[in-house]
Amino acid sequence: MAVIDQEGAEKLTMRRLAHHLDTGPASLYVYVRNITELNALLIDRHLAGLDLRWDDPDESARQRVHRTLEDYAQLLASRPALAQAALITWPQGPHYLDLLELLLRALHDLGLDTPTAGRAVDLLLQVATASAAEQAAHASVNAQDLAELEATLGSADPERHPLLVEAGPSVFTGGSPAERNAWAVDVLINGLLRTHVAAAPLTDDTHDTDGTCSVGR
Amino acid sequence: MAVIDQEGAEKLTMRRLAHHLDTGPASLYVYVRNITELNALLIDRHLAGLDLRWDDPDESARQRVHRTLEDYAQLLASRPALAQAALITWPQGPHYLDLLELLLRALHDLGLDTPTAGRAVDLLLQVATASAAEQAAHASVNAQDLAELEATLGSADPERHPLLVEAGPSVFTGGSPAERNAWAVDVLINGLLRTHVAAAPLTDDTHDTDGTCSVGR
DNA sequence: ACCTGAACACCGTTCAAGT
DNA sequence: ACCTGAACACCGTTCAAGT
Repeated sequence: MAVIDQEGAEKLTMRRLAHHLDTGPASLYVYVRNITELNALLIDRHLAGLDLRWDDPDESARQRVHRTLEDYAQLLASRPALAQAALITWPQGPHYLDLLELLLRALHDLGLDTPTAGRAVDLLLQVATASAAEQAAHASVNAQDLAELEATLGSADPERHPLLVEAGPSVFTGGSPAERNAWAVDVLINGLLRTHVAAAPLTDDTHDTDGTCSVGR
Repeated sequence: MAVIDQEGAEKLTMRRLAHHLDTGPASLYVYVRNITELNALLIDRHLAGLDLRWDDPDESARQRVHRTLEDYAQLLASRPALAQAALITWPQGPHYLDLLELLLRALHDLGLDTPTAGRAVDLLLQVATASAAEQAAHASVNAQDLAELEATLGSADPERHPLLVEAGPSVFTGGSPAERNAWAVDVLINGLLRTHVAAAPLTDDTHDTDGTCSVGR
């Protein structure tokens, strides 16, 4: 398999890679079926740089999930094209399997049954990927459209959107991406501990299953 | 503002729209700054078709959140380009504000404070958007890469990835998108009810704040 | 002043023709 | 048999020239 530019924070295209390899773009299709597959392979390659072991007995399962997702999100956030690609395709390769296995183990340790843990891994990775994609996109546009968002929110009519006006734009924009991410992971874990996948998958009453513990409201 | 093809499930490009309007692509830049802005406006236009009121006293706040996000996800899932765009840009326009207001109100009713509700709206919409984007992408590729995912998972080494092998590929692929979505929303709501945004935003102990109620484990 | 044809600098993918 | 130059069918954006 060809050498791939590790550094380029720039978007990796078929043509750019081909140029880098001193050939025409057609040659790449010998190794790869389409650009999606190229990206999937590339993600796995970057994943190789992550620490996906879990030896430290002082680190709780919850902390391990946090650290893993933070690393993963950060990896994707610095490479806009990759984040974009990871949302659409399942990455493939050995390191991605390591990532899945690690998360599965941590969630198991937290007490989740296998079906719940499987879906949970999917959901956790989806959230991490989505926020990385958003972050990467905004970084490249120089955060100029953040002002635009605030303008839109500012145009809210107090009659029609009272809560929106009361809350103010900072509710949506406040906090660093990392902080927001960590909070989201906490929300997810706390929710997962109380929302199992229905045993009988065909009954459609999952909607109102409230979990085992009902406090607030 | 120009008339926009409502129907086209096809990707809306500057050039296609211009052709539809019998002009060159350059003309569009009088009304719109770039393609991102075009998509943001388009999303709002589609949002107009959604029911964003909340009159029915028989419908609980939880149910209303479910219905809203299901509608929103379905709207985006049928238009791949829109789902993709919604991940990267904040949509803009009056109907999007209606959507935010509705969710904010429902979450308030569920007992969330304003800062938590704000972040929660962001998170809920992100999850709905991300799964719609994934769904839309897979639908257009004819689900042929799902077989690829199962092949990757099948190649897992029982020594290195015991839990992955034990769980089997169905853990990640099982269930309809709608069902998976509904489950995700339940997880989020259950988690949100127990994970408030830290009052002092600078302390970094959000990680281990376990919520108010600890059952399981 | 307002609009836009044509050009610029790119894409991913295919396929016939070369070695 | 294997590889690839060149072509195909597109993109978003800009800008000089026309009305």
